[in-house]
Amino acid sequence: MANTKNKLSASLEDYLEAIFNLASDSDIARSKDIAETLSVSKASVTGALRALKDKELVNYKPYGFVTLTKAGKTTAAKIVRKHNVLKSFLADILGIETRIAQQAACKAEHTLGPEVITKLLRFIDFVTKENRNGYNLTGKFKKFCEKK
Amino acid sequence: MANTKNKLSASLEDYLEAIFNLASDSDIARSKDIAETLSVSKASVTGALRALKDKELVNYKPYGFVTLTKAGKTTAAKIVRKHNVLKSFLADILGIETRIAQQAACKAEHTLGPEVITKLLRFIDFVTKENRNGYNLTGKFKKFCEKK
DNA sequence: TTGAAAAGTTAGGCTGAACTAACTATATTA
DNA sequence: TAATATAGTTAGTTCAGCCTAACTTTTCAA
Repeated sequence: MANTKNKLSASLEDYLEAIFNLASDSDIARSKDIAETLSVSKASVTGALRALKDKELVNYKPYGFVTLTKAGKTTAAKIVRKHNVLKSFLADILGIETRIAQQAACKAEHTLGPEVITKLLRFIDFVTKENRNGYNLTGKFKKFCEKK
Repeated sequence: MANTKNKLSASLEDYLEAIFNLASDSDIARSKDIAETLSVSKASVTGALRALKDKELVNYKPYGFVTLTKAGKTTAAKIVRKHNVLKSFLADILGIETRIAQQAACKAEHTLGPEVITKLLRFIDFVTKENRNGYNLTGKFKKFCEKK
């Protein structure tokens, strides 16, 4: 019963996401890299790892490697999915510059609930379908933005 | 030179927005009402008012009325505009239930920058125009969501 | 016009999230 | 393999935001 609470703070979500991304190739994440990714001190990372371990989302021992638990992977994947849906909407449909879309997704991903993300994903699918069916929505919107 | 910093925290933005809305009819906002609106203690409101006064966004004296300064009005109006654009997108285009759209807008309004809001507004205009021109995008999306 | 209720403030405490500085453990390489 | 560089931890601090409890000020009605 180590798990203190189920809801993650925006900050802890960021850590989890960073670990997920860092571990995507090597399977493990190093403290130092997490710190660099999030522009945070190593001491802050240690603190976050303890909190995440407490919630049973990471396997962590002082001076040891960090890996995600099963639950950690699931949670992280959800966050990453949110991020990608958002970014895709902002960049591909609204036509916002990649870098800005990326940044915006990073922040908003913590605030938007499942209803919004689901609908957004559905909307992306819809637009894709419309584009395929000859009604070039994205193109039209782009034109609309350019004039005036 | 009371202004300590220019960037507002999400929390202070919430206070400013609440004051703006409360003052929209009576021109003044009472501490108690701010507290109720934000579900926060009266003591927290006092703290926030001091911070906002420090940034020269509200006129505030202990035990006195609260009004927005010129700068406060401008800033608050921006926040409210963000909120409305977001809510309109979520509710009118994505078809998300009003209450949920409202809540989501409350949170996301603090994280999205001007580029996103501008584009979103443009997108709403675009969809409105398309709807008027006979291509019922919103309706089509609604249908698309229903089937499957 | 005064005294009780309502509104607001102050004091003090808690938590989360960050920091620095100093320490410890691990890894590397001469 | 020992010394040094790198990585990670611990201790202690700060700050924002919130809280409660106790106090002060203002308002209003008998």
